[in-house]
Amino acid sequence: MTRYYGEHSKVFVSVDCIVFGFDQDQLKLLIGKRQMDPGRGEWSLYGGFVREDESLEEAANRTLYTLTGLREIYMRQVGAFGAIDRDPGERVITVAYCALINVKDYDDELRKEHGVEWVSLNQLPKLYSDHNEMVAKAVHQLRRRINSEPLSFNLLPDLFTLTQLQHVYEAILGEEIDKRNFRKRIKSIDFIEKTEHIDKVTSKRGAVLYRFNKKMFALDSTFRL
Amino acid sequence: MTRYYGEHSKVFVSVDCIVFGFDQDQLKLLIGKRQMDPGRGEWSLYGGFVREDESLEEAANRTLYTLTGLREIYMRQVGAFGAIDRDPGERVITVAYCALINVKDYDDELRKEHGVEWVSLNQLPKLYSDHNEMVAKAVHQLRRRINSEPLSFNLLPDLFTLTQLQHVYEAILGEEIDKRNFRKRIKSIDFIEKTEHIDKVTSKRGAVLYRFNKKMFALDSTFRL
DNA sequence: CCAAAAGTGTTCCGTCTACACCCATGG
DNA sequence: CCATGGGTGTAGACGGAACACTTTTGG
Repeated sequence: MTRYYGEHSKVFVSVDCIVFGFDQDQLKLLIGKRQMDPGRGEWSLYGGFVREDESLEEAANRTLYTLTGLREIYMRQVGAFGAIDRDPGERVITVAYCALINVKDYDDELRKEHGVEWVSLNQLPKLYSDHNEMVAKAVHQLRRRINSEPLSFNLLPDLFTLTQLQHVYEAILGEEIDKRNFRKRIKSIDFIEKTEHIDKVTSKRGAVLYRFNKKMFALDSTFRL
Repeated sequence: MTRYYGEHSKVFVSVDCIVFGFDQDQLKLLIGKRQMDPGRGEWSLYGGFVREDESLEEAANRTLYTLTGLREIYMRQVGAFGAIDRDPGERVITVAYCALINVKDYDDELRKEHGVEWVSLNQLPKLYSDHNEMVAKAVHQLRRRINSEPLSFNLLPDLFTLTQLQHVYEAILGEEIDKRNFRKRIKSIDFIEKTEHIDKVTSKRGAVLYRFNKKMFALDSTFRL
């Protein structure tokens, strides 16, 4: 309880973004090769320093906006990482944030400008510093949260088929799900709405498109954040 | 991904300790009145600044040791809190840690020296800055974790009765539990060992004392962190 | 002898799991 | 006409929830 600012030292604080996407039935992560020292050339998460005039959340949102051009992204704090020499250059404490975006919403030109790529979670290389640890923690959180929070929709377009949704669940949980049991479960959730639209792209027969109804969800007490 | 240290500003980083204890069948929290500005006189968690030569975990452990004289305490990160003016004096980003201790292990003289008190979670006053938020998040985490991690033992002496254990669960979950169902559940967990000892303090009849067997737990795959 | 806490089983119900076949259509 | 993905129901297993009485003994 002894806090006399003057006696203490300040440190750099950064945010690192763990950006998940879903494509080709796989969970993907947005990573790039570091273009500066230390760690030049190593695979790394995208991050940035926290400014004086912004909160941690604001810093994370700004960084995500810079990277993707997207606002109002689903985002959760993963945790603070503060090993002494986690950054070989200077003492930097970082707060990791996990974000979920729809790959299709992300302008590919912007992606290239930032020199980042979608890499399958299954084939994730060794990342800079403690970034693998952050990703592991984020995945762990996703798995825990997927059944108590409507995450999955953030990885899909507004309209999606049940098969697509199932693939998202499978990618996050890392295991196959029985189709009938899955659909039964989904039907019992009333904020997942059937629409009149039919998707004819992925199947010849055509699949009914569903939609996440935010208002219905707000009224639903079974799920809680 | 643009990180040129020099251009960026540093901030103070502190750790705040949410210390839970269990006494009189209630969850208690260790809080004290701030003895410095800003916020002098307000109830507050115990905290301290992170030094240059220590990690976040080390800072939290050191702070806990200073406060309690105890080492090897059960501790988990709750999260980072970084609103711009959460500290009215200076920009301070804090990382909250939650700790569980056995009230009996804590020297009461040391407690008084630090000017902190055990306050029932049910009667928690308004705390300094965003500390109530931290506590709420910590309680939330405890509730989630209690069924997937052997937390409760950290709040009890080495030997405890099933009734005591049940009271810990009830205090954390904030609801009553059926005695028979609880005992059935506990009996199916093999790292909770019956001992030959009998407690004659709290009941006339006497209650069997149990113990948490760490080695058994390590072998048990049903529970996972 | 009685108050106070310890200890003990069974039944029911809802949820999860396993499992296989027909449908519609574009090419 | 057939390959491809879409769509559907049922039976058994399992786990959680409800529920009440007997035992022991210190005072």
